[in-house]
Amino acid sequence: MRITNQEIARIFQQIADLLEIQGENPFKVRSYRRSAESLRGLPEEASQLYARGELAQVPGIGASLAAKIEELLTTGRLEYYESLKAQVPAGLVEMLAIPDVGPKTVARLYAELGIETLEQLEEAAREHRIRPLKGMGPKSEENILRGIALYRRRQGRVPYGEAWPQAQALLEALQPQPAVHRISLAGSLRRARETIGDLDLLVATEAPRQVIEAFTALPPVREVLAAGDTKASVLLQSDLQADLRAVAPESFGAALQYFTGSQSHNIALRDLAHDQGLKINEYGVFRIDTEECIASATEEEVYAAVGLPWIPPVLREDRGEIQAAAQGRLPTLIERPDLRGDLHVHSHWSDGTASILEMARAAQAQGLEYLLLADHSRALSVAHGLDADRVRAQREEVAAVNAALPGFRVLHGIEVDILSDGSLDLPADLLAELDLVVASIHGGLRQSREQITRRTIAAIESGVVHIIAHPTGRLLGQREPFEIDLEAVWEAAVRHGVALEINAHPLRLDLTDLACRAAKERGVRLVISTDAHRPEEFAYLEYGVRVAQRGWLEAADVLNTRPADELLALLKP
DNA sequence: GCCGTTTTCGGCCCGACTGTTTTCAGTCG
Repeated sequence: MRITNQEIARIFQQIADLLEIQGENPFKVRSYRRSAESLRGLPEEASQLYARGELAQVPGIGASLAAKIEELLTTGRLEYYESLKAQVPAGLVEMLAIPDVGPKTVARLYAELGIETLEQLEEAAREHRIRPLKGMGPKSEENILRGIALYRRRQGRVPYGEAWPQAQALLEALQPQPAVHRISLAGSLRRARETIGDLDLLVATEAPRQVIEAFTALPPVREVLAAGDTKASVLLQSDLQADLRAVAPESFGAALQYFTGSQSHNIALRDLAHDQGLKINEYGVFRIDTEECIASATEEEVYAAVGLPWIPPVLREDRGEIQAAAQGRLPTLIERPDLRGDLHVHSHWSDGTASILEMARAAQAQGLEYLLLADHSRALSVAHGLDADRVRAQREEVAAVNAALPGFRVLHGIEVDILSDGSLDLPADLLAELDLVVASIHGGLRQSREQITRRTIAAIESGVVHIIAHPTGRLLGQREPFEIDLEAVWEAAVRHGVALEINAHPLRLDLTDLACRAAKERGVRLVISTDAHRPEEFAYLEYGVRVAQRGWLEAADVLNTRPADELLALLKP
């Protein structure tokens, strides 16, 4: 029996939805939401906290929720949850995902029209059976139908790497507008969450109407969902929603803080402000008694007004950053220029598109000093993986490239497959001849947690492997991570000095931000690599750095911030 | 349901937009 924090969080989230539909006390609902967030951000499994009797010390979890977690951990189910589910049809919860359809509406549709499913809701809207309800009208029916269509077209969120370029394009299109003083990303995009629900932009302007008109007329805009005096929402051709807020230049900092979130960070911050007799909204920080505004122009001022240093957006998840800021313990986050090399690069020797020289030149152009060539091994025949002979032949080309590219260094390595039985795809003596060896799992993904964990640890213990690549194998929106006991992997990695990769490919981002943070606390060595198959993909390093930052990593926590010789001495003593 | 050197009870972040109203409830972030 194993229940993860994510699963508990999901159940609490569901309970919150169910209670909300039932019209329960909103603060009780919020407690469940807050505890779910708290659980998602936990660097440790709840089962371990439970074993130490420390569950109720987690912020937002008191006696009642601790008891519910205990019930889940020990019995695998939660009676309270089961009984709620028995009272509320499952379809009602799904209906909450439709924009503009909230718990009150869902409850009334059920009580007054007997609507229990998305299909029934759609039918009722088509047949104009919703407009007779008080507070409803033709527009409501229209919105519901449009919302359902959108929900079906695009379920869920898109990867950061897909959203970011689109947001950047909007930003660049609006920047030259004369009415735009300043413009910035906000929301989860500015915090660099791994997936993004919609694009948030913030503009400082004295002519908001003008900016909003320009925004809603941009070419990528397919449909205008709402447009007022201070904000507009549009649907892009890509089906992503983009929201723009326009604020006066003097309150840009307060608005940027406000709209960057996260929601739970802001709630915690306002709580702190409240204790000091202050109130924070998107216009500034105000004294509650006199209404005097004491900060608004910059984010630094806003944080300073409540006695804190500026907190980087990537940390604003209410995962201890406010306490850390108050105690002067915020990390000095790693930045992209700190990286000196890329430790996972492919060439056309396997499934890359470019020559070793082309990849090396591209890496150098990105300001890197070295790369580790890590083409696939023979088991990955679809990728034209290398056998022993081709590895040796490749060595000569690596030497030639190094001779041709002064000031840059290509390290010769390989991405060797960890086979289903835990052995490596190439002989140990051959691997030992290489500069560094990256190992990873590409097959046998459906094996049990025990098997996959054992395979990974076998590679770590092999004595010839230096880096484990994409340790969980997940592909965002396409493939769940495979079952693996990361705690056990970290323990073995620390013992053998093997590094784990933060794979910067926008669909992988593997390890995750949370895993980075937990791994760091356990003393695990980490590297950031692109897994580049094409020269352009060195730009992915930026995404990897974002993950690392969200995991509270500093430059010293990441091995490839070091010069090549130092790195080699550490990994291959 | 959580939380507390002012509280174990009474608070709990805050405002904009929409669609429906004719002063507001619901939703959203």
